[in-house]
Amino acid sequence: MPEKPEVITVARKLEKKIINKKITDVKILYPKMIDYPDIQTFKENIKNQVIHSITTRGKWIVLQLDRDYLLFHLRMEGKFFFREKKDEINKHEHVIFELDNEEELRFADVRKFGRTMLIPKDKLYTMKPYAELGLEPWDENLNALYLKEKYKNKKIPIKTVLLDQSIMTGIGNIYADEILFLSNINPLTKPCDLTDVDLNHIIKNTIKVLDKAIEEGGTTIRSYTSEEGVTGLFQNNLNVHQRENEKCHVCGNTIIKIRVGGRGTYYCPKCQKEKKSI
DNA sequence: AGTGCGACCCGAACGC
DNA sequence: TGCGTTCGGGTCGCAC
Repeated sequence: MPEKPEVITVARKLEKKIINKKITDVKILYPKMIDYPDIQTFKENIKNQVIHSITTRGKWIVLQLDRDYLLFHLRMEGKFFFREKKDEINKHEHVIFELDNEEELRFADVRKFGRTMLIPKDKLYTMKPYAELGLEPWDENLNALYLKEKYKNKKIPIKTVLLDQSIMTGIGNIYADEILFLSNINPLTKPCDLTDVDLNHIIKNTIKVLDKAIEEGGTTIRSYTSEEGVTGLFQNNLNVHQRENEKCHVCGNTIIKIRVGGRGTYYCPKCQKEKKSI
């Protein structure tokens, strides 16, 4: 499930193959994957632009082209494949970028949830998604004061708020559970009830979990181990996620699973006690 | 504005 | 074995 570590891992892999390549044409087999602009404009504008750099912002992969930025969101199962132009197109390959060599970059997604957009450079920061993204976890402006301000009126569970990309970007369902475990915070805690110590723990552990996951090349759960799909190793470091009824690595208690904001949520009821209401 | 939830997808896992 | 049902994942849009 691509969260920030998986997105970074994919971007690093792509970088080696696409820098300075020209996109000569694009085939769009599933038009809904194009979020912006309309299909025709997307096709016309992308033609003959060279890829200069690749980076990430939140869970987005951002390619800098001559005139535009090309953005990709992998959602749950978006993947990239490099194929020879003559190779048969797989049924899950939905947007195909022809390059100025024998290869094509194919954007594939079994679930068809992945998205791509082509945004003029001068519009990047004023339109979605950039305009609404919160701070990267490593941003020096991300501190307890920032979170305190964002959380002060929040009464929904902290687990849900960690997934809110407009506050802090890059965290998904897996790492949210892990961050809360390391911080000894119950996933149902109201953000407005968190202490400064809690907030600092959240920041510290977010960086800790994401850095470790990046180092491990992401997490592979429910993997469809397609050859170029990212198969990371962080699953071996998971403390709570997907460990229902297993023993807590710290206290030996049984990990339980509940639903929070419609999401499967795993935690240790002993290590992550609910705050007593005052 | 904040919140809650269905919709978008479809393969895998589950239940019978 | 085969079939039908449920689940999950990130984000958006709509209703309250």
